[in-house]
Amino acid sequence: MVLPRAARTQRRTRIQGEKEERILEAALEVFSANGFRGSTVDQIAEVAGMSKPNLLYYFRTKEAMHRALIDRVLDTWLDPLREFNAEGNPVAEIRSYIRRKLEMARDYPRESRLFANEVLQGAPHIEDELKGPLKSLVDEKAEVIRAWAKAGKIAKCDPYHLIFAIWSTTQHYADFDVQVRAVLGQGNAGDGRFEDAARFLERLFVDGLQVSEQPAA
Amino acid sequence: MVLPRAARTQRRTRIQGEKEERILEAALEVFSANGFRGSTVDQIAEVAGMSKPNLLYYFRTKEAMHRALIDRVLDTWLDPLREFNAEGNPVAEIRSYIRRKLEMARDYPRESRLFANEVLQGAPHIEDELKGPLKSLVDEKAEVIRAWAKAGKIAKCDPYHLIFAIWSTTQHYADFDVQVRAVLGQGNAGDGRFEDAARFLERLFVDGLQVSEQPAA
DNA sequence: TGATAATTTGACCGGTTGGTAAACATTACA
DNA sequence: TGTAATGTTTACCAACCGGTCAAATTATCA
Repeated sequence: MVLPRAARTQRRTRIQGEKEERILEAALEVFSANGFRGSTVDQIAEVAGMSKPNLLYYFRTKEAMHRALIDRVLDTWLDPLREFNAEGNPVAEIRSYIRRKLEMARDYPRESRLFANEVLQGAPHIEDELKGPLKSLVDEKAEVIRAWAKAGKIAKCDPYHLIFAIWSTTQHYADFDVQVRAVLGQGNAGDGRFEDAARFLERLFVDGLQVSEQPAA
Repeated sequence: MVLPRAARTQRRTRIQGEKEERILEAALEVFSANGFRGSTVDQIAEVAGMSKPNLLYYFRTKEAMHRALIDRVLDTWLDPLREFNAEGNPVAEIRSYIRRKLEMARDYPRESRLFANEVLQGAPHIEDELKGPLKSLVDEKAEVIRAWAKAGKIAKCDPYHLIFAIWSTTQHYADFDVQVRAVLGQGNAGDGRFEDAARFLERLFVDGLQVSEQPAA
């Protein structure tokens, strides 16, 4: 009998695991490049190297694929923020958070674009995730930053806007990659660009632009 | 005889001006919310309050509408950067550039999202604009910033990454509005949020986060 | 091995999409 | 006012879309 995936209670087959993996990988490729409405099931099937009905045997709808993809990716996407450590040295923590986020933008640009596409179009599929787990985590870390500021360890500032600023500056390199490349010219390959950006952002967030008496250590 | 818009050589009718205006306004509404592929001509026609064939009488294809919209909007979008003045006080210039960009994000979020959608999906329709007028303008202003840094008026930094940082932090409030609202909670209305963001960003770009001996003036 | 369950496929369906054809209505202007 | 150009609408089409179905194929394991 044909039992679609969602209704199965038995333990999962070897083939199931492999195919679902391939499908989600293909879905990430396609969704991140075209957004949800701009992607077609046929495209995903082609990238996954299987027929459309076969794909729909594992995920009954396009939405189900998208949902599964979001669920799987959101956790890892928030990892850098989770590592944010209240006990550490504040400036060093912020610096390494920036670097981790920048590494994610470099190593997982598709994941970044997947979320960017979704949020940009009003987050119709992930509203709950934004208001739930995301907000909770940000609230928690914002409290840490607020405490640092209160203790005079960093400048007084709105912690939420600080987090937004780190998100936007780092993810910019993944989400707006085409624009960055167009402006910088083709010459700048990946790794030099990455180091330039990292150096600039760490400096910006720590010292700002004003000329300071104490030059960078 | 029916002469489609592109082939017309006569001067434009009163009706032409009015209708094309309404269409581009509607197209901005729809394209900015759904992206190019996610938008339908019927949607745009409905928002514009006219029938689809009537709309297609003024713009023969969906692409033509999109192209016309981009052309019209790009210029105004780059205005804040054009105002960037080499003669002014560097820190004050950067500060007011940030504020102007933030005002644009507040007052013209649809324009911001239109570009964000386009760039995010690889800028298939505006590659030339990015590599041409956009790059030229950025190159010019980057040179100004570089001169400021060389003269010791601001900290030494990569001017391109500085511009990217200003773009990303400010446009974030338009492009990722849903996320910002989800994280900050519904309470924060538009104007308070705007002032908070402006205050934070001006402070960040000027002084950074490190505690400084001289508190903000 | 054989039978049962899991997987894969080609053909297909109804709805939507961008766009067209041609008849009809309105405007501009001599 | 007449008429030619401009503007608008109804009906329509072919391509594409997400998804179904039943038949065919393959894997599993008693």
